[in-house]
Amino acid sequence: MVDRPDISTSEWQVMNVVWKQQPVTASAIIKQLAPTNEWTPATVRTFLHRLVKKGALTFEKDGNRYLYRAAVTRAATIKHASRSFLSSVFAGETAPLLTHFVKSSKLTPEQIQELRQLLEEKESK
Amino acid sequence: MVDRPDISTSEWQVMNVVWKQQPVTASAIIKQLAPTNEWTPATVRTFLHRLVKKGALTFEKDGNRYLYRAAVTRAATIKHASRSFLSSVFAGETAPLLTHFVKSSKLTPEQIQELRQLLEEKESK
DNA sequence: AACATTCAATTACAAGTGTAAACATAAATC
DNA sequence: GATTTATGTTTACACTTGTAATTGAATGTT
Repeated sequence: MVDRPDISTSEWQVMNVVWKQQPVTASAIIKQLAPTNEWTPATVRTFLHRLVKKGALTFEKDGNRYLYRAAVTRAATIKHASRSFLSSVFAGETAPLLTHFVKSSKLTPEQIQELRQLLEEKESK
Repeated sequence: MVDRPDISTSEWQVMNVVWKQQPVTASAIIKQLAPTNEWTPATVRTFLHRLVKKGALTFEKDGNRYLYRAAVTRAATIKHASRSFLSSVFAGETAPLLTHFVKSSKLTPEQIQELRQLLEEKESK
């Protein structure tokens, strides 16, 4: 494959549902996304088509409907998206990003602990 | 379509230069960005125009040239962009994002220390 | 003053995106 | 079997983005 085609913000919503529930039908996805986004079913189907075309989803026939599955892992896709985001917004500097998010996020004590743990490991390594 | 016009990845590069060096002329920006991006001067100028139109930059005449200044702060713009990114990619969950970046980033001991410090404060607060 | 250079403004155009209607086809129902 | 319904396919259209050329205006140069 050439360069990974980017996934648009709307498409991300679709992907997030697929990753959680695959294999999943279009109507199940529509049921979850259409109301909150005020999308018509046709709109969601457009996203599904485009994602298949981009190689982010695959499908398998199941009677008259399709069962969609992710063709790329969530982890890899996140990594890719994060890199793009980072390189434009923070010019690749991770630390300021982390500082920013640590400052501006609400975190539970457990989450804070986990992060501290991670940093500690990172430091001692 | 959207109320707040987003800043595109190319435009971010321009904004990053302006924030660092404002007030700054188009040619100064071109000098810095054109080579690395293989942009012609006209391309960079297009971005400048669009950013002015979007309300992200202002300018002031200085002889035959313009002096550009940011009309929005870097912090506010980053906040906005981060929120969009988060809400699409991580569905608004900050903690997984932080985990991801802490795991996947190269950080200097100083940076690690700073982050641990921040987390400690957050926890005790 | 005429010409060259330097900016900015206008115009261009293809690919991607948000948004969806129209069309086709297969399945379910009457 | 004919009609409604569900689902997927094709087409549409305006806006954004990447990428730039062309045009116009101001400034500098000879």
